[in-house]
Amino acid sequence: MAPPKPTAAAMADPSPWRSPAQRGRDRALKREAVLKAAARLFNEKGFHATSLDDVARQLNVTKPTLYHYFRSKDDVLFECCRMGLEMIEAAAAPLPGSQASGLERLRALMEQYAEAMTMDFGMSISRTPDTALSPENRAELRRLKAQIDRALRGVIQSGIEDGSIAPCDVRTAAFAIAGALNAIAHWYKPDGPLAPAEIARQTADFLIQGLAPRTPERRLPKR
Amino acid sequence: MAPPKPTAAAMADPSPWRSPAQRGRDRALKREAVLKAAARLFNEKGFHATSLDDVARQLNVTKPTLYHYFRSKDDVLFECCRMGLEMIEAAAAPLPGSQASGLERLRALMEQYAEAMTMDFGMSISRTPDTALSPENRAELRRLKAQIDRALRGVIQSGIEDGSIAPCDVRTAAFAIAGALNAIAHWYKPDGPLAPAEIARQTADFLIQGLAPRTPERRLPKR
DNA sequence: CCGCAAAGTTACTCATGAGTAACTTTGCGT
DNA sequence: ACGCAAAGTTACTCATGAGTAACTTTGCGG
Repeated sequence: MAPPKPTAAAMADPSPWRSPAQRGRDRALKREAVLKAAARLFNEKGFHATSLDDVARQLNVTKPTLYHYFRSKDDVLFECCRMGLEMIEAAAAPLPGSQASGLERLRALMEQYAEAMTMDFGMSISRTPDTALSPENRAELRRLKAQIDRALRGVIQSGIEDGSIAPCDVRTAAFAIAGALNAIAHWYKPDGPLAPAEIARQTADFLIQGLAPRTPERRLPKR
Repeated sequence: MAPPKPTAAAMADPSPWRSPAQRGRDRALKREAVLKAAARLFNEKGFHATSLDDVARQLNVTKPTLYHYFRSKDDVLFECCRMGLEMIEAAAAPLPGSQASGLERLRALMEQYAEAMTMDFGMSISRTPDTALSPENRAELRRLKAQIDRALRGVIQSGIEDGSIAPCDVRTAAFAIAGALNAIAHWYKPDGPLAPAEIARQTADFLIQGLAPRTPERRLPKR
């Protein structure tokens, strides 16, 4: 530990010169900062009510600067949504070596999905009408959403097959679940009473449990 | 039947002169035609991507004509949403003399809500971002939505009290239900395989039944 | 018949905001 | 030192579409 020999360019003093690698990283960081600021504003005021001047002002730069990082306003929104969808996509990926039941996997998926909807990029998925995007970007986003839908249906299906989920119309179930989860983006407030994790758990509970009471004794499987 | 005496102004021949009453009715009809055309276009292409010229063209008139019926584009959207919300509001009103259980009332409410979401005005509620509206209209719409939310929670609560609904977090349940139902407006296609009534039934079924299997025997209460 | 009021038209104004042109600054590689 | 390329700036263009002004048409009421 604490080697007197500063190995290569690894140790970052407050050195005023950035390495080429760091330089590229700076750019990526700025790009992401733009996305984050944009997502926040889009979610708060709506995509159409937010100008790129607004976004730029937030970052203490001017509008044309943003065009160093993105081709169009459209693209900015698209990337925001893509980030959000990738989070969910990741949650939907079946972790390989697990022997969890379909229901257990679905619960995990739903909770991660729900938490994503409380974050800037996740929100932008459900709060911005896809009609705001160019046809190409819209199509690409559709593809990503369809992929998530397929994964969701797959998990439900496997749960039905292993008996951990009650037989039901998979298509309808997937739509209802996604709808309930997407809605979180519309009512969640960071300063509300419930933390994201709690919202996620409660919503997943509700979707699993349903409205109808269980048979008189044993209503909530307490374990 | 077929009285030789044409009682008062009741019998409408193809008379070329409209009564003052009919005249007013014409106006109301035209107003509604505007709303309907607008809602359809807003839902299809999005509010911001639809100009009032588009709406006018659809009706074989010119844009300024629309201003005989509405104060602003904003107002048109607002009225569309209000119509939709009123349909749901009506579904949420507790019909007086019924002794239905909370769950039964909730099922009826959900099914009517769901069907509303397959219609033009209903769709516009969930497909147009409220950020498109003026602050006043936005506030008014919020009020109406809050009213529906209260009614929904009330029905859930009473179901819990009469034992027809499993105890659960009412707030979360209401959000999840509304979310699942609102989502219908995003995926329903009139030429799809499922009729609105079927969608409504299946979605309500799912929300009532939940994902978890019932106790081994008796999973679907077959009656 | 006259005239008014409602319903429509054509032909604009006018604000907004996305996107661009052209210039400046900064920092690094040679 | 030189120069280039990336990052930013100021100062525009330019399309779009909401809303309006001012005129025409139509149909009914006195």
